[in-house]
Amino acid sequence: MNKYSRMEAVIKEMINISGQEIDDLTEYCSVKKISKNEIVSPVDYIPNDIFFINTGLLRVILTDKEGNNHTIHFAMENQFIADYSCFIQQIPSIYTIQAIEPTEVVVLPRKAVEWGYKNLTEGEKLGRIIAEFYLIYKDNRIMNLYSRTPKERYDAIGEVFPNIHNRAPQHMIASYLGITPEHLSRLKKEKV
Amino acid sequence: MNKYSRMEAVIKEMINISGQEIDDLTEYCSVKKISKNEIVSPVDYIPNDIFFINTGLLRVILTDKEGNNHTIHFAMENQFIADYSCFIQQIPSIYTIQAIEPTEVVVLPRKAVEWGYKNLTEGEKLGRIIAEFYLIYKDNRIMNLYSRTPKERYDAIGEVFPNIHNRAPQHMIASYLGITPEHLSRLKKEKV
DNA sequence: GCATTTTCTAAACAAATGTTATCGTTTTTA
DNA sequence: TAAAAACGATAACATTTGTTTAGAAAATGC
Repeated sequence: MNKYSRMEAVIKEMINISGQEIDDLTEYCSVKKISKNEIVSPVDYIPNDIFFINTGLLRVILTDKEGNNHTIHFAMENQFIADYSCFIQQIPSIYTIQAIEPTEVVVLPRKAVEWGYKNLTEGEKLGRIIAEFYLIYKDNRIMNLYSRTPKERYDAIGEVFPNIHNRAPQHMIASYLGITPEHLSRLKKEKV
Repeated sequence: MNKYSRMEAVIKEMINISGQEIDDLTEYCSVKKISKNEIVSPVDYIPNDIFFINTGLLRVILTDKEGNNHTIHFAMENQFIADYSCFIQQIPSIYTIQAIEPTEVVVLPRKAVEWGYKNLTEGEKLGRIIAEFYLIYKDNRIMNLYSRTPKERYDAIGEVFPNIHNRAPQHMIASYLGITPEHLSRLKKEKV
C-alpha cells in the first residue's frame, strides 16, 4: 500500500495494465498535500496537471464576469479531477480548483499523460474511458438542470456526492444547485 | 466524393488513418435519409448507433417525468451525434433524436465502433478525441447555464450553432436556452 | 479561551420567469 | 386551394427566485 495504490486500483478497473507499466507511469507523478482553502489549480494559467485524489475534498469554482463565484463541481477520494476542458485545449483555465478539506492528491503532469497515451498498451483507451466518464457525468448534470427543480436537485445530490452535506458548507451546495444560499434555506424549511 | 467523404474528412482531422482503414470501417456503415420530424433514435431503447450528419439538422429531446419536452441539443452537418451517455453505458436511451430538416446521416452501428477501437491503428485515440470534444462542449454548456443570463445565452447561441435562427423554430431555441417561448419573445422585445 | 469570521436562518421586498389565454400569421396537409 | 395545425407576439396575472438586511449559532484563528 504505497501512495499510488489507490490510483492503481482505479486504473485497473478501467484497463488492463501491468505492474511494470504502473511503475513506469508513476515515475512521472508526485504526491502533494493541500491544506484547507488552498488553491490547487488557479484560474488564467494553462492547466498542465491532472489530479487524482487520495483523500480529501476539492471544489471547482467558476468566476463570472461580474466576479461572482459558482461552485460547479465537487471531487472526492478516488476520483480524477482537472480543468479537463482547458487542459485538453491547452488554453488558460477558466476554473479555480480549491481544497474544501485537507487533501492529498497524486499529480499527473502533462508529460505523464502524454507518456501514457504513447507507451501504455491501453493508454489511449484509458484516456477515452476517463473522458467518457466525465461526458456521462456532465450529460447527467445538464439533464438535471433542465428537468429537475432546485429542490429535487437538492434531494438528489447525495447520489452523486455521498455525504456531501456533512463535508461541504451549504452555501457551496446551493451554488452547485444554481441557487442562492438564502433560497436553499427557504426550500429546506418549506420541505418538511 | 462518395457518401462517406464528409465523414472521412472529419476523421482525418482527428487522427492518422489510411484509405484502406476508412474503407474497412465504412464496410460496417450505411447511409440513411430521414424526413423532417422523423425520429432517428427513440427513447427507452438502448442506442446502438452513432450518427454522422452529411446534411440537415437534428435535435436531441429530453422528456421529463411531467411529460414536458426540452430541446437540449442541436446537431448539424459534419458532426457526430448520438445519445452517447446511454450508448456507452448500454442502457435505455433517455433522449429522443429527431430531424428538424430533411437529413442524411451515416449510421455507425456499435459493431463499427467496436471494430474501429480494436482494429484501427488510432481507433482508441479517435474515440478519445470525440469524447473529449463532447466533454468540452458540455463543459461550456454548463458554464453558460451558470454564468450567463438567458438573454446573453440567446445572443451567443449563433456562435455554437451557426444560422440556427433561420433553421430551427424559436420555441425550440427557447427550450434550449432553458426558458419558455413566451419569455424569449419578451426578452427579444425588451432588447432593442 | 476569547475575539473574529463564517455559516445559516429569517423576513420583507424586488426582479425574473412561468402560466394562461387570445389573436393574427405562416406553414402544412388533405 | 381550403382547412387545420403550428408559430410567434402580447398582456395580465401567478410563482419562483434573488436581494438586502439582520441576528444567532458555529467554526476558526491567534
